[in-house]
Amino acid sequence: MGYTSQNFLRSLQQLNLPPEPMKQKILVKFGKKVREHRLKIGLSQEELAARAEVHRTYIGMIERAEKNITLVNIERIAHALKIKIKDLFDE
Amino acid sequence: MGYTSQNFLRSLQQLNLPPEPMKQKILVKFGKKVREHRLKIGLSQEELAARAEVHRTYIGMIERAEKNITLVNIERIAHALKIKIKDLFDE
DNA sequence: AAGATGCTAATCATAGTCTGTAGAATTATA
DNA sequence: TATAATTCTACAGACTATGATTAGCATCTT
Repeated sequence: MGYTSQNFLRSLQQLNLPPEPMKQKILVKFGKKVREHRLKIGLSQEELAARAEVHRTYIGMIERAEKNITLVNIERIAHALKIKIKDLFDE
Repeated sequence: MGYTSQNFLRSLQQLNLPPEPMKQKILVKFGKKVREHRLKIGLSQEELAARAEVHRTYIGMIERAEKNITLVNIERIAHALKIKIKDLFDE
């Protein structure tokens, strides 16, 4: 097969930066807080998602710090966890 | 998923209603907090924007609750104001 | 098996950037 | 006092980047 365009395309694809996961510290800290509170009250990601009225996979993304969550969703999650927004930013 | 306010807002948008600015309570409260702290230390919107490394018009949009700010920018603004994120969510 | 979570990929809505204008509010100068 | 100059803020429009939704499948654990 040699130097096929298929291999070339594969090389290109590897260069193609995968949608770089956001791992900014603040997002990591926030994600841990969400998980911590979620587990404390014994909810699955899916249950929390339902309460917060967001999608199941979204909670996972937030906990893994893959998304830069917006304020409206921060509030929804805090509400679903029955805590104050402040509680998600305690040291 | 039910009839969430987010979906409701989206439905409105599909009706081609005016690009009505977001005025959710949490955003209004947050915007007031930012302005309050900014004025307390005598900064203009433009000065705060420079410190926070966001665009000059963006601070105004946040204070007027026209944008649903993300966590990374919440942190930048808090840092620029020399306060904790928590301080922006005190009652 | 069943439930929970991680992960990918596609799509759509919007967060965030940037330019420019207008008017209000301050400050400076005549 | 007036009025000119400067600073600050609101706002519009257009654009780019990415947040948010969704379905589907893999992996892991119990």
